[in-house]
Amino acid sequence: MSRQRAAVAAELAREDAFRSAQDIHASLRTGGHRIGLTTVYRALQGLVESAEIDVLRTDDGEATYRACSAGHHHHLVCRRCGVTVEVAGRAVESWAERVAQAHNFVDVEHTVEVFGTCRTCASGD
Amino acid sequence: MSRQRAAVAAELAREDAFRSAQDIHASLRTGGHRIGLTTVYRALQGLVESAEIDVLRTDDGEATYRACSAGHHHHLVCRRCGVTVEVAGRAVESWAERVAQAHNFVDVEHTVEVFGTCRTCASGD
DNA sequence: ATGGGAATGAAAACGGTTGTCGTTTGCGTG
DNA sequence: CACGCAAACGACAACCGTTTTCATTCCCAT
Repeated sequence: MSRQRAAVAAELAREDAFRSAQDIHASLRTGGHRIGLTTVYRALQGLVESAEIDVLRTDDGEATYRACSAGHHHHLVCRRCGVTVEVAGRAVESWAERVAQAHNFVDVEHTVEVFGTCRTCASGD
Repeated sequence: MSRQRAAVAAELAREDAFRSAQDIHASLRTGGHRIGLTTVYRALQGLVESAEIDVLRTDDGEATYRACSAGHHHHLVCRRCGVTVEVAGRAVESWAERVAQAHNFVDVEHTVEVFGTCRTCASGD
């Protein structure tokens, strides 16, 4: 792994939240790193492909990234501060499977995201 | 509702699938309608706001739209032809609620999409 | 008919993302 | 310690879906 890609991964590891490419780029720059936006995008692409991070599209189409543990899981995301918790959902997995079968769909995948306002953001209102 | 907006709604009603704004625009034009892309976007915005249609972001950030029945529901989407089935998921609703509560998140929403290949597309392989 | 506000759409602006291409870096080899 | 080569880098331009602008057209109550 190149130094730049490591820097991107490290920056993502600093915080359990979904962050945009541009945000990450700005943070790295502010932190003294000399890195181009293009490189950040490339690093993120690579990290996504190697399943080291997860991507999530915001409502306005911007891609956001988060360092994630391996394996299938979902996210509980604070719509205010972006902080996330990884959650498992055996119930959801089997539900999706059942629904797909009932309609003769094969090769099934699913995306599940739960949005809310975290304790901290809610109290600091 | 203006004539153009009605045309967009009608075009969406023709097919139970998520379709992009540009796709809808092209179909309308091909069908003899004289309508601008801007107007299609505006009509879609309006229909989304009045909850007459659902929006879904594709993996590459493009917005797609579908005529939908009112009320909370999810979709089973064919990744090949885009056809969708509306599905309910009481199990998912309560699961999301439980997960959020467990982590002290409030004001909870969730998105669930199930992707697969529909019978027709799978057999016509 | 007529005045005015809403709707329309061509074209330009926008913003995130990706492609281009010349330069730099890292590293194994002679 | 050069040398050379391939991969990585990054400034910049191109892309593309979407939104804004603004001049024109349409609709309708008066």
